Amino acid sequence: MELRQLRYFVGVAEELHYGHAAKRLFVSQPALSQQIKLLEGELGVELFVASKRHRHHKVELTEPGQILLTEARRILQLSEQAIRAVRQAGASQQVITLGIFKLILPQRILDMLELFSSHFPTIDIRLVELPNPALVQDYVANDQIDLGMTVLPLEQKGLTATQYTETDYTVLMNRQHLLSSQQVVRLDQLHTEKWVDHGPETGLFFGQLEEACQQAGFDRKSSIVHFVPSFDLLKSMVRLGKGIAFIPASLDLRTDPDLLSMPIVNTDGTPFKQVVIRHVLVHRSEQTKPLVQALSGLVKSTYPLISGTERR
Amino acid sequence: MELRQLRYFVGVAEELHYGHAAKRLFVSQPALSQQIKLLEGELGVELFVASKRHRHHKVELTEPGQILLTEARRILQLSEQAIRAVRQAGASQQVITLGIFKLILPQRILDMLELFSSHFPTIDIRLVELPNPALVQDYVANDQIDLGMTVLPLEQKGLTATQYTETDYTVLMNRQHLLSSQQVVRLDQLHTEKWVDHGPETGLFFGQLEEACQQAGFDRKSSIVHFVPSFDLLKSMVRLGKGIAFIPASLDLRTDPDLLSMPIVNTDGTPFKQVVIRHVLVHRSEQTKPLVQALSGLVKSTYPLISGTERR
DNA sequence: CCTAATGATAAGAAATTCTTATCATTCTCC
DNA sequence: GGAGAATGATAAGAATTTCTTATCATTAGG
Repeated sequence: MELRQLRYFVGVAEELHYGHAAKRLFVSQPALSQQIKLLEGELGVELFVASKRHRHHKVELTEPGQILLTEARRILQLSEQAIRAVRQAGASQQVITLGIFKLILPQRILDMLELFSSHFPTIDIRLVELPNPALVQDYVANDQIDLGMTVLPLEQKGLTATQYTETDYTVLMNRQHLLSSQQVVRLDQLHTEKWVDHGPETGLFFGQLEEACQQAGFDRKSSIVHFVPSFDLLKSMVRLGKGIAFIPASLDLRTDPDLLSMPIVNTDGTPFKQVVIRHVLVHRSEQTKPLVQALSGLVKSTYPLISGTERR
Repeated sequence: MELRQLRYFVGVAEELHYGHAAKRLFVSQPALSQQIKLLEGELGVELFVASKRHRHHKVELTEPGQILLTEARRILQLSEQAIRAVRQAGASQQVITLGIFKLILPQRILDMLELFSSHFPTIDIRLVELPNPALVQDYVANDQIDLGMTVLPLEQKGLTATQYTETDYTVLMNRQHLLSSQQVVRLDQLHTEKWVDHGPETGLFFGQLEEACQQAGFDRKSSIVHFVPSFDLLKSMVRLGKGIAFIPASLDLRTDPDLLSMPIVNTDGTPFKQVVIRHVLVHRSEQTKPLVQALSGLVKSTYPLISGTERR
């Protein structure tokens, strides 16, 4: 018997429906059927029976199944408590230094800190802001910081990155802009625009982005009228009509009546997906502090749908 | 976190020695190192540190480790209780029919029943004695009995056998016998003997056994003076000096002052291992009763060193 | 009856866990 | 001190387990 089997069992027992439980547990339906069968085999007992009472033949708990449900909940709850107790005992007074690429949106940073401290309540996290992704990786590789919040690609060896989200690029423009009435903008419609962007020193001056513009028939680099050091300044420049800008779709503009973030499509009408920002948490592959492993694993299991691990 | 990791952790924490714990848990030492490292990673905590105090650098529990030890014991104990409770709820009034090849030693049967009822206290086992291994398999295959206690090889399709022990053959002789002063007997020393054996109808008239005697230079079959229906009668015949017999080494002769069980060696002095009795529990491969699966799994996990599963 | 919904099954892929072999470190004993 | 034994860590490959996709059988409901 393993905790995984109990987690699956409780999932199915609460939904009384394999398909729904599978969705909730982020696994496929056969995985549940199999593990529950294994558990039934080990216990020598039927846990579920096809229900007669409901329509769309749901399943019902047998009597031993009901007993197991009570017990399994106790066990799982106890193991959660144990994890919390052990972490609390070990993580207190431990200091983790987290380096953050300065263009990461504050909301993302807050979410991450929230996640960390919800599982390790007594951990002490020291934040360092760094001007570009490469420097974050340098610092991590040289063990000057334990963890880095930055974006791919990895430029250093010996690093492990866990992706927790990715965002498309959109075009930021003034609501007065000629194109502002459109729902989406074709990349080639932007060939006469003036641009505002972060400086090349941020490392976000992606060759890929330039390449896409070249393919759409124009040279964006020569049309950049201002380099700015922050998103706030970027927004101000656009608001003043100095130009338009590429920004990640996740930048929150809800409170801004003057600005508009517009999805991009390619010349053939397909969504613009060539350049995607991959947000990762990086640490040295040979990191020995268990706490760092735990935080990285936490990120991985919290974002099971997009997350993945990459090494270099 | 999985129960396996907790079991391993408790094992190491109790031994404070990876090697000893590995032996106790029937796994290799690196398996423990790895799983404990994983657990430390997930919890973000060191569980063991190299001890300064003891000699031969044992390991010591850290403070979070001590907390986990308490919690892990609780969790494991609770899960054992849960298993027992569920089995009790499900197995009561369930009837399992167990067919037994009649030459299986009573002690083995008792051990098996003991094992079953220690894990499934309320199970109702009905015993059937059958005259030869083939019939046991027939009955199992035709679903006339749920489980069979018999010996390999499998002669029927659709059966699953779980081996729980194996025994060598020895030679049973009277203490007055000329060879009785020897520690072991070479097979070819027996070429002039008279033999007693079970009848061919038991299916134990192994071709292999005859073949081995042929290779040692004599034809045993023609020297058999009596066929008997039981081990008791076999012993009596030997006691009366009617001949000698092949018997499994596990036959208990401690209370018998007249008889002697002597290990066999080949002509070249190596132990006689060509013919081995493989004791198995068989059930239909498509058996749907979870209880049968559970009993079979129980046997497999109780005898982890020799047991294996074979299908046909 | 026919269709949609649902859990079971099969087969192959992916991930994990375990094993063997080897290493680095520490302690003991001389 | 230095040789050797003891011990846990590491690496690499094998074995096992678990998961996924595709498909099937069964049942309820129109």
